[in-house]
Order: sequence, then structure tokens, then C-alpha cells
Amino acid sequence: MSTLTAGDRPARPYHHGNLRPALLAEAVRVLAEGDAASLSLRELARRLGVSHAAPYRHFADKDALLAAIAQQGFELLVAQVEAAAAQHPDEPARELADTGWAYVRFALHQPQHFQVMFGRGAPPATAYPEVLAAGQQAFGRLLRVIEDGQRAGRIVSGEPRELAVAAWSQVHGLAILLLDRQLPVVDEAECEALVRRCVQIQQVGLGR
Amino acid sequence: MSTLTAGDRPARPYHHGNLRPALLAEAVRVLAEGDAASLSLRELARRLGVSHAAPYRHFADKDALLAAIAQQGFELLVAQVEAAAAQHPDEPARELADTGWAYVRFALHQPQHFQVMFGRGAPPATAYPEVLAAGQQAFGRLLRVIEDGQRAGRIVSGEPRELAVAAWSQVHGLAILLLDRQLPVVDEAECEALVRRCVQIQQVGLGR
DNA sequence: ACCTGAACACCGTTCAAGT
DNA sequence: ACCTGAACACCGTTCAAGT
Repeated sequence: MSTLTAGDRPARPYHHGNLRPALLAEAVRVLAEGDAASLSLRELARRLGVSHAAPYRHFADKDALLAAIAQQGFELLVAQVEAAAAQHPDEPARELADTGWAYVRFALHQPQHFQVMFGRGAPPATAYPEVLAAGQQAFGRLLRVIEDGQRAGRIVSGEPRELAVAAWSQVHGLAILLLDRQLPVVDEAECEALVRRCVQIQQVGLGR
Repeated sequence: MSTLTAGDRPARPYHHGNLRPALLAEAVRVLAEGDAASLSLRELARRLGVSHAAPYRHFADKDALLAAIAQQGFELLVAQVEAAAAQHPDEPARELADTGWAYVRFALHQPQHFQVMFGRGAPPATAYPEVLAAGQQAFGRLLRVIEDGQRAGRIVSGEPRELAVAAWSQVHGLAILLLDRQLPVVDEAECEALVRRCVQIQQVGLGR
């Protein structure tokens, strides 16, 4: 009874060794169906066939679990933005537009991560230095696009950090409003069109 | 014992009549110290000296209470944006900048309302038609600024709704990032400078 | 009409104790 | 080293019963 014969599959494969990654993966799965507030450590433990106290061996508390997911998210975001920016390195306008759309697409495709990274029940990033660092790396990537564009004479001169904040806040706002369903958009194609149009407006200028 | 003499103050003034507004006011007070997730109906009831079941006489559930606060928030926002926009009706660039700053200032000064209106544990606006309508009224106010500017020849031509979305997402992104402390800003003066600079960048155009 | 008290099914977190 | 089980102090929500 207490030993497994060859044909048996262990009923709870997470008992030893990989509970931490299993908790993270399961959390992302649960987040896909709800928000961070309705995610519970007890439910994760239940799903993984482990006692409700077991997660506390791997995470100090619920916020620490969320912070780990946020960090993961920033790494994914950096990778995707990087890939988008790399496609047209000598067309700054297009590079910026692709970068912006990659940002919003990430928010729409990985809402679980995005929601934990920003807004709602997200743990205050300031309390988790690794998360803060991951976020700044993503910002740094955008900064490079701006600086390259300035060198190529295709982006207005000015403090690059300010221009990057302007560009970031634009796409960040779009991502949030789209996720909150505050904009009348039905499918992803419409999303992309809207985002590219807004980025274009920002490039050309709203005033006259 | 069971009657109040002239000098007595009733220990629980909310027992009859005004529990609903009292709950809303107390909720805003509690939200000032935490987020929507950590607001509890039981705590509100406790603070108001009422049983934990009493709130359910006035709100179907916790989300309904939050939706009522969100609606209040949209009304406040519309009033403040309206006041800002009215100051320089014949200088569209300035009007747009003032409107944008009024939006972000609202988010910074009334974070309790802003958080419930957008993101985090906010009740899905789609479930509360009054909230949706209040939000659209705010958007409509911005739309008017854009259209007036176009008529005056100071804002680029194009679909006004698209231009309004671009402007909205810009300031909305700024508001969220500032509230999340993702931007290195220390006081309100710096916030205002940053917001006005971003709005200016959007007006002049990022590209060249 | 409005409020109470008990009840149910949940949480996060801690801690002694087990293997 | 990692996990369990009981325990504590909370939740949201419902419902019979009180005034």
C-alpha cells in the first residue's frame, strides 16, 4: 500500500521538489478565470493536492506569490517587445508603432500577468526590488527605441526619458482601457487598428 | 433607559433613515487607507454601529456598493474636468492641457474614487448601466473639447472619437502609472509638469 | 420598513508536530 | 527540508426572527 508498483502513477506528483513552480503555473491558470483578488492560496493548494499551509514553505505570503508572477510577466514582456522592436531597426516610426502594439498585445494575450504587474490587487512593486528592476528593464528597452530614433533624426529632440514616458503612458492607457472594456472594440484586428492609429496620432501630433 | 433625554446624543445615529449614504461616505473614508479588495462590508457595519447584515438592506452586494461609489466618482470627475475646460474656451491647446491635468489631478486627489472607477477590484462597469452612462458622459466632455479645437483649426482633422481616445488613453495611462508609483515623481508640482509635458509632446508630435 | 443574530462556506496566516 | 492538521481571526452572504 505504501509503495508504488511499476504501473501506478503517483496521485500527487508535487509532493516533493517542484511545488514552487507548480504553484506559479497553477496560479496563472486560475488568474485566467478571475482577478488577483479572487485568487486564493488555499484553492491553489487544493488543486495541487497539498495542504493549505504548504505554499507558505515557498512564499512568505500571497503578495510574494503575486510578485513572482509579476516578475515573470515583466520578463515575458521584455522578450516580446524586444522581438517586435528588432524587426525594423532602421524605420523608427514603424519600430515605435510595433513596440506599442507589442505592449498592448501582451496585455490582451497575457492579461493574467498584466493585471498582476499593474493595477488592481497587484502587490506594491516598491516592496519587491526584483519586480521593480524587471519593470525598469522593460522601460529601458523603450528608451532605446526613442534614442535610436532621435539619432536617426526621426524623433523630436528632447529629454529621451520624457518622450519615453509619453509613449509608455499612451500605450499603457490603451492597454488598461481595452482590458477594462471601456473602448468599443470587438476583436483583435480592431484593437490593433486602434492602437496603431493612436500611436500615429501621437507621432504626427494632435495640435496644429 | 430606553428614551433619550435632552442632553443625550444617540449612540448610533444611523439606525434609521440614512444608513445608505452613511455607508457610502464611510466606504470612501476606508478606501483612503487601502484598496477596494481590503474594504469589507463587515468593517463598514462595525464602524457605523450596525449589524453586519444591515448593509444588505441597501446594497445587493459588495459590488453594488462599489458601483455606487464609481458613479459618484464619475460625477465628480465630470464636474472637475468641466470646470477646467471652461477656463480657456478660446485657447484649444491650453484647454486640452488643462483638461488633461484636471483628469490626472482627480486621480491623485480622489484615488479612492478613481481606483473604484477603473482597474483593480472595480466591479465590471458593464454590469451597472448607470456607471457606464456616467463614464460616457465624461468621455463626451473630452470629445467636445476636441471638436471645438477642430472647428477653431487648432486640432488636426480626423475622426474626433479616435483623437479623443488618443488623448484619453494618454492621460489615463499617466494617472495609473503615477498612482502605481511607477514614475519617479516626488510631489504634485512635478506631477503637473510631467503631465503638461506629455500632453504637449502629444500635441506637437513625437515623430519628425 | 429596517435591523439583528445565528449560521454556512469560505479566506490568510501561524505553529506545533509529523516524515 | 518539506509537509500536515488544528487553530485563530477574519470575510461575503443568507435567512428566520425581531421591532
